Amino acid sequence: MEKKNSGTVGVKEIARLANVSIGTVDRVLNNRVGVSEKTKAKILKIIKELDYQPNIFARRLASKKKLRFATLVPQVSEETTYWEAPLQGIKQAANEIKDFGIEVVSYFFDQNNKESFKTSAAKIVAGGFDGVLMAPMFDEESTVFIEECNLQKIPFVFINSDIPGHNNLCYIGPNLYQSGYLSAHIVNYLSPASKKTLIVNISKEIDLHHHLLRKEEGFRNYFEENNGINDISKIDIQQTSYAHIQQKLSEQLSKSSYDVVFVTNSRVSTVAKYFEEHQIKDVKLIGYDFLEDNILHLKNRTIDFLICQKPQEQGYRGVMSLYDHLVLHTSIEKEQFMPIDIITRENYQYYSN
Amino acid sequence: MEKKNSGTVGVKEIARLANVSIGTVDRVLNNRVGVSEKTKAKILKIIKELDYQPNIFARRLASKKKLRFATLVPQVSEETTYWEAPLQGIKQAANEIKDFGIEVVSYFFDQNNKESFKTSAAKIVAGGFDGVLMAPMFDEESTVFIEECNLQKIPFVFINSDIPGHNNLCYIGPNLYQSGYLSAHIVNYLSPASKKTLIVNISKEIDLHHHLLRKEEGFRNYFEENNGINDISKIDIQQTSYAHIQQKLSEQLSKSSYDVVFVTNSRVSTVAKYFEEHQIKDVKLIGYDFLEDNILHLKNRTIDFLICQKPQEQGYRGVMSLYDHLVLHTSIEKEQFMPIDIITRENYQYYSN
DNA sequence: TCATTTTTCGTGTACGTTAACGAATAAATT
DNA sequence: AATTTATTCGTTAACGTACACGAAAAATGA
Repeated sequence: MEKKNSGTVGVKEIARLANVSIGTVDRVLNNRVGVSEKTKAKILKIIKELDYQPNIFARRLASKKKLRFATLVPQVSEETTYWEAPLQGIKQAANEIKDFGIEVVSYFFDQNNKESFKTSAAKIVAGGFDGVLMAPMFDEESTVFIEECNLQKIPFVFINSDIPGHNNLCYIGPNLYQSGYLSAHIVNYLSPASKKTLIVNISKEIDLHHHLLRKEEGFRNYFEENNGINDISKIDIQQTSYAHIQQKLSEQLSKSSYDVVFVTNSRVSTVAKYFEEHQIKDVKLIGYDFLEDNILHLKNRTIDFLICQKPQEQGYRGVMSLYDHLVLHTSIEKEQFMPIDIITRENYQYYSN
Repeated sequence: MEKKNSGTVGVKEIARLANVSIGTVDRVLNNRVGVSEKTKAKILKIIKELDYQPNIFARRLASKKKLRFATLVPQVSEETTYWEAPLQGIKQAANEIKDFGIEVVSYFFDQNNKESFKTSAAKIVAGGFDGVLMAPMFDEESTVFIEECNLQKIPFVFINSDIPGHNNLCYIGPNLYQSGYLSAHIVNYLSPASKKTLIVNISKEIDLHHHLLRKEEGFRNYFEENNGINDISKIDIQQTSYAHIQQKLSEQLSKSSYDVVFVTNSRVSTVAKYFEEHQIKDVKLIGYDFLEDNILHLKNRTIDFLICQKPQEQGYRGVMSLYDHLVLHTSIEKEQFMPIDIITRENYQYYSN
């Protein structure tokens, strides 16, 4: 009843009701200086009563304000193509909001090189950006970067992995613990009778281990909570070359044999390759991410399950969160956990990242 | 190099280059009448050369044009809550585009009552809408409705099920054939040795059978193409009451026993209920859709697999397609097949519709 | 009290597009 | 040729907000 002219309330109407000019109304709307407390209160009251919603189109048209976002994620390497997907999500979001005067420029770093992270971070700091999206893979370097952002009052979001205890706008990515927990669940499903399981961590930089360790924790806790009688071993491989992985695996597998192998990241295809070359067929293999190499081994039946957590959407929602915060001023969910998708040879054809 | 003032090309610039006024440019942009072929060609050429992109904000601000979309989908009933999800997608989309001057109003019909479809369709026809989204469940009634839309030149999209051979803007939903094919694949996975399989169609209205039949076709073809030696039976149940379903199932199961039962729609929970009440435990059960009842039986281990095809996204993308077509004038993919998600007791907790 | 500074506010133009109105020109009719 | 009718085009005022500029009012200083 009361909203018959809904959407048509503008600064003009507010100004009329408050006996001031639209200029004054504009000042309190954008809380600029130069208006007395009394009239400011009066205008705010009217704005609230009318439930005034500014016309985003007129606003955008009249404003020549431009925002710039920076993104900092690992570059795609021949080691893993995982980061293609988040980058694509970033680009998609960038395309959707470019009409709104937002430019997003992408920076990269080498996962095996902390210096490259620092270099790119420095460029961003110097670039005068209004928002930052980052994959905070290196604890120390990320913290330094974050502090600089805080100093400059630049909001930043984390994707893919989290560093708790910082005032990031939000975290978008997997719930690592849950992810490991689910993996254990699947392992249990694959071989209900408690069998021998091997956890394989493959990563060069020790920092990334926080990431993997959290998964491992979830994995172990599942068995503790359910049937505590599973026999779990673990191996850390800190060189990503095939030769080295091969050697480490051979070493481990000569000591004992396993029913299930759980690789805590996307490097599972390397293990699959090893299995194939060594004619290992009766071991169930679980790993991470919808990558071409992994899918190949899924088809081969060498890999049994892949877990995937919408990497593209992580990138997309990451920059969108910055946009929502900076432009729309909407409140942002602090922790946005991705769904945990299970990919098998039954459904991989229909999966979309 | 050449695009240094990118984004700043407007009608004004075009008009200047063409030695005409902005009014004339506007006329060819909105292809209105009243401009000679010669100047029209000249202006179009310049527009193309400059790769002119109209400023959507200025456009929206200046235009008082409002569009109205109508949606026609089944109402949620106590029989099935499936259609809650598409409706939610519709509402989400409606909310996102309401600022762009688009109102979407929802109409409903009873899946067991063709008259209700006709009634709602008539209201839409009389409503003077600019676009229609519909779930064309009843062939004949839908065709009549469609013809009226064609007459009024109202674009319409199909979701959830298709009626081929009409000039619908697009179809958004499952690839039914593929969906059945995948189900067979899973069945094969559940019991690799060829075993006895029962297909169960449960639906009151015979029209809906086109929908189910296509799934069945995919299902059967899988076995023909792979190992043709599967023993497949089928039962059609045309009353949706539990009593009736119970009777039919008892009848069928007394004649023979089965290893796998494949229910071609979301009514699988009814079969699960029957299984539980009759202590049938060694039969694998596959069905459709992420509904509360179904999930319950998934947890119980009565249902083994559920197939789900993003019902919410169907609704969302359906109205978005109308928007893209009518407002943005982008070209629309004619057939938009949803991914085929497989839900098990391992991953249902993490599924998002 | 008068001059000066500061605070508070109104006016006007711009953003790029739409669309109504009417002017100019061309074509058709008498 | 004069008049009417169509066709083609230019001008202009919106749309609602941002922001620069300057005027008026108030506060401060002498």
